[in-house]
Amino acid sequence: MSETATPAPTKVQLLELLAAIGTAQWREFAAAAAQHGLTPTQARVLAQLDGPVPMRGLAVLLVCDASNVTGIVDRLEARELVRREPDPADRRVKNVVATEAGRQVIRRVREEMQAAHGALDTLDEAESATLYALLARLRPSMEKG
Amino acid sequence: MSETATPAPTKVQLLELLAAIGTAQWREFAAAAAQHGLTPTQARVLAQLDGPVPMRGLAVLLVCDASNVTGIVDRLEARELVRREPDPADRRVKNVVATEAGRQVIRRVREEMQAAHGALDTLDEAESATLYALLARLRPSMEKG
DNA sequence: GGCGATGTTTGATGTCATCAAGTAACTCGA
DNA sequence: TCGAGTTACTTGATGACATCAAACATCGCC
Repeated sequence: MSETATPAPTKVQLLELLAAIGTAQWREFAAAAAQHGLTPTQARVLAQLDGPVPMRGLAVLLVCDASNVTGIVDRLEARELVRREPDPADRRVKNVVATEAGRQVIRRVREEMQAAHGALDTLDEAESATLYALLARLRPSMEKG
Repeated sequence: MSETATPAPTKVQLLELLAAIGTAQWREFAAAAAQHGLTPTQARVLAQLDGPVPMRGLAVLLVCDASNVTGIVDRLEARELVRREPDPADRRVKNVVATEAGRQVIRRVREEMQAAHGALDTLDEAESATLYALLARLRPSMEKG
């Protein structure tokens, strides 16, 4: 892997490659979601629902206005993929919980995402570890502008 | 970097890390665009306009319906960031061209994106080359589901 | 000349995003 | 304890994207 044939890429090239992979991955996610009648946003919400999450918490996770979440959850609830439960400790908050149907749907979306990425299987263990380590160094500084 | 402390990541971990970086990058792009009064979509369109591009071509690049492009270009044109020109060879097509103002705006957005990624500067040449090579192997298979 | 394919726009509709405003419930200090 | 300020959620108005169906002009070609 050293003495590589690849010349050092410019910063711009790296950014563009990252962007290309990012948009490709997003499109696949959207496509997988669409196969189950979900918009990307709805799928994203379901993906966050490991346990009960208050509306406000969803707004934080989605980085959007709280009032926006109301509509999104309304639509998910209308399809029985999600339920609003009162919070026992604070009567202001409503916790959103995925129904069994909701859990199934998001599980399938995830499976289809993974299946689509045979490319990852072409990396051996060392390569995976290297890639992961390098990407991990990129992540933190990207969190705040 | 070899004999690394990092254990081999699972496929899922890698996918999630990629997703995290992807959404972080997208948010930064959106933020940079917003600073110039552009929606992410509008900025994306401007970014494609190296030369004249027909409406239909934009729809292909954006992976969306052609009728959608009409509105997006309308709004950009209203702000003089873009111009519609008749195609000399085919009177059906209208080519979209960035105005000088449009070119300036997108150039600044790009600059801010790069500036935001000091993390990339922490990679030395070899690391950059390795990362690029590994990412490049991921890209092609992601293009079609 | 005329028929099918292509490029663009319009109109209807739905989802996502914002902001402003309203209601209910919590918190905390006087 | 009671009232002021904060917080959680919803509603309503508005705008940008996204789709589809349909209309229109133009092109390509037999």
